[in-house]
Amino acid sequence: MLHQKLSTHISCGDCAIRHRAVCARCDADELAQLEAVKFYRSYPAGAPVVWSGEQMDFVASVVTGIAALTQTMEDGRRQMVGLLLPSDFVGRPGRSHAAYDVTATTDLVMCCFRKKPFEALIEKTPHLAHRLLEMTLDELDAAREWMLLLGRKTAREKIASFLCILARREAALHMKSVGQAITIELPLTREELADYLGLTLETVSRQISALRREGVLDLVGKRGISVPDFDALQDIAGDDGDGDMLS
Amino acid sequence: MLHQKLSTHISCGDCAIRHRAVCARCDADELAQLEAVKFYRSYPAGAPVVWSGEQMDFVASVVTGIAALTQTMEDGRRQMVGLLLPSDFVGRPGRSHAAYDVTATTDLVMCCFRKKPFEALIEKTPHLAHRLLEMTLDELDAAREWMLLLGRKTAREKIASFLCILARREAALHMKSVGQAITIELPLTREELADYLGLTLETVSRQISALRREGVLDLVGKRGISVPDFDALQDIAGDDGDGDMLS
DNA sequence: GTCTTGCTTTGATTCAGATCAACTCCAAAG
DNA sequence: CTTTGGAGTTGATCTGAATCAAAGCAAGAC
Repeated sequence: MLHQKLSTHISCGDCAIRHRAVCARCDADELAQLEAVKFYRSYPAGAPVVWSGEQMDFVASVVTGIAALTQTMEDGRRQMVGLLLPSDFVGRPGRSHAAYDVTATTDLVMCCFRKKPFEALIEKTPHLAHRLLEMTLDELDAAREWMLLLGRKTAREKIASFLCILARREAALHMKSVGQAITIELPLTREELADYLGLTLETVSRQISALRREGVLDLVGKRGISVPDFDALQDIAGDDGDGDMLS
Repeated sequence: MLHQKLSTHISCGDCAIRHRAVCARCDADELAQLEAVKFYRSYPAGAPVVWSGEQMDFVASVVTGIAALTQTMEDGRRQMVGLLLPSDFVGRPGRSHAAYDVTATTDLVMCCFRKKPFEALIEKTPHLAHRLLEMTLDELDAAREWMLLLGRKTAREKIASFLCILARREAALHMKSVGQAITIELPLTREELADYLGLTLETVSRQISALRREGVLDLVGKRGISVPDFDALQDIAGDDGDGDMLS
């Protein structure tokens, strides 16, 4: 809690994630109730949000920045089990202690709700409960897709799969037409990427270098990556290629 | 749908999974509404329930037996992403097509609900929606625990972890005191186990043999496994050992 | 300016698990 | 009984990724 800062209060109506977060389906009245129990917190890149096992008296939505959920074994082996982007939900209603380490991987702003009143709201407002169910089901699907990646894909396929996801997201955001080069900024260090993909940082670095050598990628500085041919990357990823966006 | 058979109708009040399934919190009235749209299906061991991508006009609870969720890549690599035990829920409200292959790994009986009316019920009955949310959150936690296993554990640890889960379940069911030998029946073939753990069937076989040679396990026939010292197994699994059962 | 320091790349070597290939076991079918 | 076929075990070999070890590089500290 050392580096935590309190931000100014933003009205829900003006919030950038208003239509995608857990509050997406709430009407004006429900929003007002949420607003009454909400507060903002921000964390600088690298700061811990909570440690696994620690008491957690709030749930939250990511407003800006990226947070990572990681599990750690006693001997230090780490596996990232989720990457939280703006509008994603953190915490579990009905549980008092955090199940994972949550860390800010970039500067992070979260919209937090005091847990007790939030749980009460869930009981009363179906809109909130339904949206949370929907988001949880989406996360479950994502987790299961990741299980395929972790259990069965090669290092090369893992890297390509991750870049595909980022590139697809980038393309969707900027409405780029398919076919032209997409440039993405990696939000993770090589080590974090390794923790996400179930690899070592050396293997991550080598595979990225290999893809660059083959012309599948261009590196722009350390963190920037340009993808000249998205389809080629997708082929390497070994996915079905249906790339279906969830409705 | 070739091997599917229709079972006789059971009253929800007499159902073995009544207090743990998605209907757990429903009152008599809500149960009656569910009963109106429910029907049973049974599948023999090995039979497919649905294929990924196929239309799925029902959701269901596993009543007896075990079903597996698997994802398959074009070249045939397979990863099991979930093992469904009695009371577990299959299918996703708000989605018309199956996201995974669902297969009966043992003889299986499912309590199915027609999807449209079930979705309508979710909207109307918070009890149902809340229980489903709770179950989905539990599955998400399980999926994330499995991500750690798939991404970071050794073959030996993977086997031990799986056996620990089975043994813990068995002990809980039979109220065995800690300390005495637990005997479990593997519900999966070596190949299915490999698909679940992200290994090959040969590695599964070798690791089980190794644990037997070391005295950590005793084999009883092909599928039976006796664990004389649960703590030893848990040590090998590399878990935190807190083994907390979710409330 | 040059010294840290954190991140990244690259090289050499090792090793866990995959792959390829027999072979055993057992139960069901003829 | 024999045959057949699915499940499991075991052995020999190969290989992709981990591990161990050095450097390279850029940005901020001094």
